[in-house]
Amino acid sequence: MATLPIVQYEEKIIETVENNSITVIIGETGSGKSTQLSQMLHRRGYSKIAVTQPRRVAAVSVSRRVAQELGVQLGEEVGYAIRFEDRTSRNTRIKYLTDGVLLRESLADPELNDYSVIILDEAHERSLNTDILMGLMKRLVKIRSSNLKVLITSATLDGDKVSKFFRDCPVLNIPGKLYPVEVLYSKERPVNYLDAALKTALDIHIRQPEGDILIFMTGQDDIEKLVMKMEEKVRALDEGSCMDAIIFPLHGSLPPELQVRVFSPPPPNCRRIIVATNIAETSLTVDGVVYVIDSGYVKQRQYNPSSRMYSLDVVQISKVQANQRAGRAGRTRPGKCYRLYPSQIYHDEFLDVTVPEIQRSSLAGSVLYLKSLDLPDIDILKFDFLDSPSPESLRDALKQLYLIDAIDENGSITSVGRKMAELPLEPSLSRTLMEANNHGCITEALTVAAMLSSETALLPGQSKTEKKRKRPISNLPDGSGLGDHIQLLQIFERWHQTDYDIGWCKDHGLQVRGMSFARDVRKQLSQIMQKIAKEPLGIRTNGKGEEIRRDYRNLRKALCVGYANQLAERKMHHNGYRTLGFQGQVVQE
DNA sequence: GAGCACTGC
Repeated sequence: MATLPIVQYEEKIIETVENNSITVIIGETGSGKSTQLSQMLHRRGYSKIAVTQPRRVAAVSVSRRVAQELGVQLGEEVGYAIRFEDRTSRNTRIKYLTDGVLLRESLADPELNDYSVIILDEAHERSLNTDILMGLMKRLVKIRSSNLKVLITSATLDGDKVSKFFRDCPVLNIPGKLYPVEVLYSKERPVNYLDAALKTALDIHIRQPEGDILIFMTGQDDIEKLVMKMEEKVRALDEGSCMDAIIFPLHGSLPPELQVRVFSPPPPNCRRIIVATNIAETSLTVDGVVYVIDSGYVKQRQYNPSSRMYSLDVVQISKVQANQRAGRAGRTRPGKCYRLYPSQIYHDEFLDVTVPEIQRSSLAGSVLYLKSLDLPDIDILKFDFLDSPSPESLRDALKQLYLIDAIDENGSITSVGRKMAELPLEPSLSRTLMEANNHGCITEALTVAAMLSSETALLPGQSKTEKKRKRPISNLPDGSGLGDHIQLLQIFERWHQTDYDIGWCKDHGLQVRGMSFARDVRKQLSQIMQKIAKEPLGIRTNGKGEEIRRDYRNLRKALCVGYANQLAERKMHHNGYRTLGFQGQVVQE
C-alpha cells in the first residue's frame, strides 16, 4: 500500500492533540484521516477512541479496514456500532459509530466518560447530528478538560470558522491524494439539461480517450429519461466508429442488486456512462470515472417553520458541492469536469457552502433531545451552534413540543417528554406511543410508528414502464376507509402472518428494504417500550391470515394526540378542511 | 394524471 499523506504528520498531530483539547484537521479525500487518526492516537496510548461517521456503511467499512490493518478480529479491539447492530466488546479500544448512535449514548451518559478521544469525522457534511455533537463537544471539553480530546476532521470545512467556534483551536492541514481535474464551463445555461447532458456525454464518448463518465442529475425521473435517450443514441452510432458504451442509472430507490452493478468492472473496450443523483457525490464512489458532467442542480428537502411543512425543491448546488462533484473525476488519474453552466454563474450565484441540514429541518426532535440532557444553562434559544437555526425555527420547535405535552409552559421538559426522548422517533410519533400505552393499543401503535418510520415501504420500486406491466398493489388491506395509518398497520400485520416472507412483499409490490426496516424498527421500539409498557407488545393475530375485527378508535385518538400540532377539521357544507389552532387555514384534500 | 434527493437514531 502506498504511504498515505497523513502518516508524515503523525508527530505534529500527536503534539497538537496533547497540547489542546480540540483540534481541527482538514484533510482532503485520500488523506487517510478516517483510518489513520484513530490508530495514531491508539498507539499513543489513549484508552478508548470513538470515531463518528455520518453513514452506516462508512462506519462498517472503515472499522473493517482498521481491524485488518491492526491484524485484529473485528469486534474485539476495533469495532463498530450502528443502529440495530453493535459489534464491539469490552476489549474495544477503537470504536466507529454513526453520529446518531453517539448522540443516543450521550443520553445515557452525557459526559461520555467511556471515551478519552472523540473524533467527529466528515464534519464538513454538516449533518444535523454532527452539528449537534459539535455544540455538545464545546461544552464537554470544559467539563472534562483533563481527560478528553476532541478532533474535528473534515475535507473542505472552513477551518478558520470552526477554529473560531472552538475558541481559536489549532487547525492542521493534511494534503489529499486527488489528481488534477480540468474544469470546463458551458458558454451559457442550457434550456434543457437533459439534452445538454446527452450531447456532452456523446461528445466525450466519441472524441475523448477511454475513461468512464459520471453524470449528476437531480432525480429518478430525469435519470430514467436520460438513460433511455442515451441508449438510443449509442445504438445509432456506427459500428466500430468508437468503443462500446454501457449505461447505468444510479439512485437511492434502485434495488440494491442494480445499485452494485456499477462496482463490477466493465467489459473490455467498453466505456461506462453512469447517470446518478448526488448519491454518487459522497455515499457511493465509482472507480474508473475520468469525466464528470455536472448539471449544477440538486433536489433538496427543506422545512418551512411557518407552514410546518417540508418541500422538496430543485435548487442550485453550492461551490463546495460543485467541487466535490468535480473531484469524482480525479480519483484514479487526471480527469475533466464539464459544468453545464457558465463560470460566472458559479462565481456569482452559487452559495459558497451548502446550507447545513440544521437550517433546513424541523427541530422538534433535536430540541426535545437537548432538553432531556438537562444541560445546566438550558436556554435552547441560545444553544451554541456552529450555524444557528433561525429563531423562528427554534420557536416553532418549542411550540410543537408544547402542543404535544413534551414541555410545559415554562419550557421545561415534562415527564412524558422525557420518556418520548428515549424513543428514536419524531416527537409526534413518540407522543402517539405514550398515549396508546394508556389506552390499550400500544402494540398497534408500535406497528404504525415503525411503518411510518420507513416511509418507503409502500412505494413501488420499479420504474414507470415496468409498473404498467405489473399491477402495483393487489389485494392488500386498504384500511377500509379509516385512513393510511390503519392501512399501514394492516399491511404489516398481514406480512407478520406470512412469517415475514420476502416473496410476499415482492408479490404485493412492497419494497423489501422498507418492510424489513419497519420490522427492525418495531423490534427496537418494543425493546425500549418494554420498561413502561402496560400490555404485551407482540402483534395480535387470529392465526388465520385475516385481520382481527376490532375497533381502531383508541389508536386513531392516540394519533390525534400525537399530531395535535397538525390537526384540521372538516368544513361543514364545503369540501376541504380548516387547520386547528390560531389562524386556521383552509386546506384541500 | 404520477409521487420520492440523501442520510440517521
